[in-house]
Amino acid sequence: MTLMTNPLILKLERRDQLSDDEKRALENAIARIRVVEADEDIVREGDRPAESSLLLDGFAARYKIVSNGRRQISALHVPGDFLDLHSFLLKTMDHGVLALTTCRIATVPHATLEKITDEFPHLTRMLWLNTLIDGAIHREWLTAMGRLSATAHMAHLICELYLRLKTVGRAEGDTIQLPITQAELGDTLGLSTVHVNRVLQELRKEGLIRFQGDALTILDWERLKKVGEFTSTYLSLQNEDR
Amino acid sequence: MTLMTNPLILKLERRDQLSDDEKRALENAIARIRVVEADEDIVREGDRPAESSLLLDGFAARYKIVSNGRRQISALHVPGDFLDLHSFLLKTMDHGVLALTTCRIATVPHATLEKITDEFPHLTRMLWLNTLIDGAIHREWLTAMGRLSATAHMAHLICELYLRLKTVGRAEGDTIQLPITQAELGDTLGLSTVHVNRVLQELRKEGLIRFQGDALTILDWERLKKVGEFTSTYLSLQNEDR
DNA sequence: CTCCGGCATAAACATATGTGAGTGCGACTA
DNA sequence: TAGTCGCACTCACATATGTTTATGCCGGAG
Repeated sequence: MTLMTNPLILKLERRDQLSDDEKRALENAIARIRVVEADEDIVREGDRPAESSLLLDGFAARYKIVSNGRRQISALHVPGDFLDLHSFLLKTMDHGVLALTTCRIATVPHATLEKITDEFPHLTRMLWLNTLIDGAIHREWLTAMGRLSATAHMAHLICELYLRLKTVGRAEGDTIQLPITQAELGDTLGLSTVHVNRVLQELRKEGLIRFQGDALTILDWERLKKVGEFTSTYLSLQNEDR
Repeated sequence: MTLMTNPLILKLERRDQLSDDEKRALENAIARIRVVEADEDIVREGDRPAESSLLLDGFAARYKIVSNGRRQISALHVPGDFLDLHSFLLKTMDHGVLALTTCRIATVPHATLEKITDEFPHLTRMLWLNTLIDGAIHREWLTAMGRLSATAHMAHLICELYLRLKTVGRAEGDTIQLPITQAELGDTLGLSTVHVNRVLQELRKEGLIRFQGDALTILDWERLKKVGEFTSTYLSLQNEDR
């Protein structure tokens, strides 16, 4: 992988400038690359990983199972996302991470991360920033879950995923590939599969999206944003000194 | 304020050891202390603060208003919590922070935080950890909100608040002071005020809690944990090298 | 003291979303 | 080519939670 194709670097450079040294340090932090098949766990709840996983390709989800077997997905991840950077300091995984599709994953040892925090203060802040964006997304999801209708919540999620994918060069025009089942969407939004279906029908009927197979096309961005009460501030897409 | 009474230091030392230098650096980071009255904003959505606020005394909430005027609280804060440490790197506040009671607040300039990241790698990691715990709490709330019943969700929240307050020495036996209205609880859990009342009645009837005035007493911790499907892993209460 | 306002509580009713069961289609497999 | 499996989709029905409105209590303000 070259500097230009590392989606994490793309993601970070969208938020602030990185020096060549910093980019090299990031590249060199990758110990190995592995592939995880769809529906397999990448990290399990209770694990104490000695390394963090950076998603290079594919879709992944953080999830938690509750007593009656129901599942909640607390994060969806796209290329360029760290799946468990927090395990560097949190130590014990309080949730699992699952591959939604075949995933290509770069492995960064915690020892290397520690060295980065000793030697590269600005790069450290950028990694910290990365986890802060995760947190901002969590807050946004909480708001959407608690106070928006199911339809608005779905619209919101679609807006977010579109922008996040676009940021790492994975959107083609108004279309993104979204290889995720309606059951998985339900676990993400806290809805039943049946209701996810109803809500998608509605967004289609309203002429807001097309969603066939894995291809999701946004037909009316402005109206979709309005329905989902979406504003992108929380994604920190601004490039500035950090 | 002496080293011993700073609740942030209490909170961090619960998770890892701090050197005297680090504690001094934290103490010296406080530029001034201010008081915010109940129901006033501490930080507003859209602000670009040049400093972060550390809560020394009182209760505060992060919140967001959605279009129909409904409000979602995405975090509740107790003494020792940073209210907007993330604004150090996120720059623009994507939500507001509100004083639920009179709050005593220490102010830490971002310039000082930057100096800490340059000079104190381990302390930087501890501050990072602090924001990671916030994130872990957000994920837990997402799970509770999406997949637990209203009653279980409430029980979960009570368990969490009890432990967090206990960690900073603000529990007396099985009792905590919880000066928060049922409407505010509703905004936290994504419920209506009426339903919050129903759910509290139920927890009382079951003999799990007593809640009169601001005093909340846990009558049956084990059963409350079970009802709320609560496990404390996500709070990272373990003391270890980070 | 008395008035007022915020808050907890309650009951009747409304509805968004969940549940359970089933159909049909397309992709893989034997 | 038939069988199977996962998934999108539907319908009828169930229910958790929301909405509206009202009551009573307590504590602060005058």
